[in-house]
Amino acid sequence: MRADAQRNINSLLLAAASVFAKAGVDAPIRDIAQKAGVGVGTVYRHFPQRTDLIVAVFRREVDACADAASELAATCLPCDALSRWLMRYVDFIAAKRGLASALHSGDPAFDPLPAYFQARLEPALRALLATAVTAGAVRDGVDAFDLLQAVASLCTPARDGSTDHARRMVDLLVDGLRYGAKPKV
Amino acid sequence: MRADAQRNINSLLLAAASVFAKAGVDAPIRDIAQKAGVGVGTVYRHFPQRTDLIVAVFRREVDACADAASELAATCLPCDALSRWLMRYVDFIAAKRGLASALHSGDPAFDPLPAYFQARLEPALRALLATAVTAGAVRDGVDAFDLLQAVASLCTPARDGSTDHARRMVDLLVDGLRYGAKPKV
DNA sequence: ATACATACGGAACCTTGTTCCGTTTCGCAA
DNA sequence: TTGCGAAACGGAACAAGGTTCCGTATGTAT
Repeated sequence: MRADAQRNINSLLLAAASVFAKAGVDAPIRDIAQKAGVGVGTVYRHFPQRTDLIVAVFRREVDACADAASELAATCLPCDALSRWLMRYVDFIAAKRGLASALHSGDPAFDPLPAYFQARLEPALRALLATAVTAGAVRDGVDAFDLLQAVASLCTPARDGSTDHARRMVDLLVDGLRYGAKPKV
Repeated sequence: MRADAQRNINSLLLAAASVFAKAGVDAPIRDIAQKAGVGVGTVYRHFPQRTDLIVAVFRREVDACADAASELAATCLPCDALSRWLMRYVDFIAAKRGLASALHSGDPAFDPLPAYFQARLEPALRALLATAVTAGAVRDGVDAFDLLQAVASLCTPARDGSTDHARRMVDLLVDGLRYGAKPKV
């Protein structure tokens, strides 16, 4: 692949993420192309359909969120890493409200996304949980996927952009995890 | 209101219902106008926004479903009326799958619909239930709204148009209602 | 240095919602 | 019955956004 193509794909994903965040996933392609400093033809060369671009942005952000897990695991105490990552996940969910409605729009282009979502995020969280459990910081027996669903549910009440409520609830959840922990002797 | 206007509104609602059923609620206005034998200008005279037409169609169909309750009550035995109406309701829900996604599209034009839905259908079902209860055909203590929700949930698995599964489940539900009945002595 | 495949840009096209306005029709009153 | 004004009609024209096309520019391999 030519270097300029690679560069443009990257600019497009960056620009699209920013425009989607500001104007929702219904934002005009032309706006995104302009923000990326690129012609619409280039957009369609790399993303034949509008939905392809949306899906690509989504996947990239899921990746970023999943990757944050290993970074946090490498730099924080187990329980800190877990709680920080969940906050990161809260931000991710909150930012993707517009995308959630796209998911339920019935367009089959979005069908594979939930599976990708789970495939990337569940192992990430599972690893954080496992580390925290072996460190004796949180209890055992909590399913990673359940936790992801629960946090996502906690985020839904916040119609506006505020994640304060969700963050408080997630804090509570993490305290709950700590509750039954078996501290290392 | 002029007679021709009344006629056209009616044709439009009929045409829209038919087109929506065949092509979904995203069908072009022009198609509907043509099917109604009317110009687009006329559509916009009566329904200033596309969503207004969708909402009107929806309300009319909710009305039809609700009205069916009193008709059935007048012509059937209490328990028959109840079970037939629930089947009618299954058909209604199944036909409105496209509309369901419109409801969750975030467009505020659809916000008042769920309330209308409940306002028309819950009393209708409540009356059927009450009659069946006093006739000793079904048990007491079942909430009409709960039942509406339950039946709607039972319809969701059927992605395709088939309502067979939902109908079987609703039959089961009605049998459940009969189970604890106190037959008149 | 050259050639050519690849990628780029953006004008043009198509579809679809919406507006506008000249024309037609209805319903009432003389 | 006829005439008139308001109401309604039809559809061309506009706006906006997705998608296509193709002449031009650019990277890369020889």
